[in-house]
Amino acid sequence: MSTQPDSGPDQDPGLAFTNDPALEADVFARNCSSRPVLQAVASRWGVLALAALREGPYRFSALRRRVDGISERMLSQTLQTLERDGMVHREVQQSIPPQVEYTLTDLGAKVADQLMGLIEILESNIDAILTAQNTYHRD
Amino acid sequence: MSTQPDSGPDQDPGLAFTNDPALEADVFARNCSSRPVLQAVASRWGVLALAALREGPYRFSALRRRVDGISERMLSQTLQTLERDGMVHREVQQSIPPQVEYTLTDLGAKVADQLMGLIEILESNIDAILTAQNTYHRD
DNA sequence: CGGCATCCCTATTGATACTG
DNA sequence: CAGTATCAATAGGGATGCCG
Repeated sequence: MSTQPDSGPDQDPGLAFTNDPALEADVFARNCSSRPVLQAVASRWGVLALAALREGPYRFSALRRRVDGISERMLSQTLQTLERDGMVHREVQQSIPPQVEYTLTDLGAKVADQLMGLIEILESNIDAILTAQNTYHRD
Repeated sequence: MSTQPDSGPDQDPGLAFTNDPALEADVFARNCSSRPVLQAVASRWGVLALAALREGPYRFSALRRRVDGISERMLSQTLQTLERDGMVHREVQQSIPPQVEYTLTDLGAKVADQLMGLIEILESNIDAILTAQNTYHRD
């Protein structure tokens, strides 16, 4: 922690075009700009938050209740990221008590639709999946 | 709002809340069986591995080259999970040198299609997303 | 070639407490 | 209500070395 014998935390080994806007739009390339977004959107809580918001606008606490198991911190953090990436719109109503409403943007809605499709596939095949899990052993 | 664990079209009374044979297929419930699967499939490397395998069978090293930036360890681990969950089929050919080929199962193909749809949405909107990111500041 | 085992570091996450 | 701050636990992930 206190000593750094090496050359320091290089995020830039060799050469990298980290500052370029939308280099190639290929997720398979390690520094494609869409990778971080993909991760945010497909993250543990990102998926669920987007899927939930597909049902309509939600306020913070209600969303937290809907996405069972998420902590305040994670919901807050997830929503910030999704807002930053243009998936979610955040609307504050100056009232007492304060209200904040979250809605999907157009882009967010498209993404959420895909994610919902994914979820539905998994849910409707959950039996097969569980069977596969139990059957799994390396021969 | 009702979080109703009961009522509704019944399926199998008696096999209710045991340790987790596909209880309710609702991802929003914190211990739904599909959540871990969703996470595996939507994980950082899971998405990319599945998307890559959509292009056809891959051998370990080739897949590693395709999914740029993944380490041996992570690829190995990811593939094991995907195989366990019935998304990927692993075929060993006893030869010298040994060859192992990975292919998508039917289920894996469906999942991969959804993920590919997601990726395409993100890639084609990457400019808007990057703009959103730069425009983002807290007021 | 296609892995698994080990070490070790860092990012993510979850409780808890506190604020506007 | 809608968060933020802080801290501790854990999971993710890279580097290396070894084996069938």
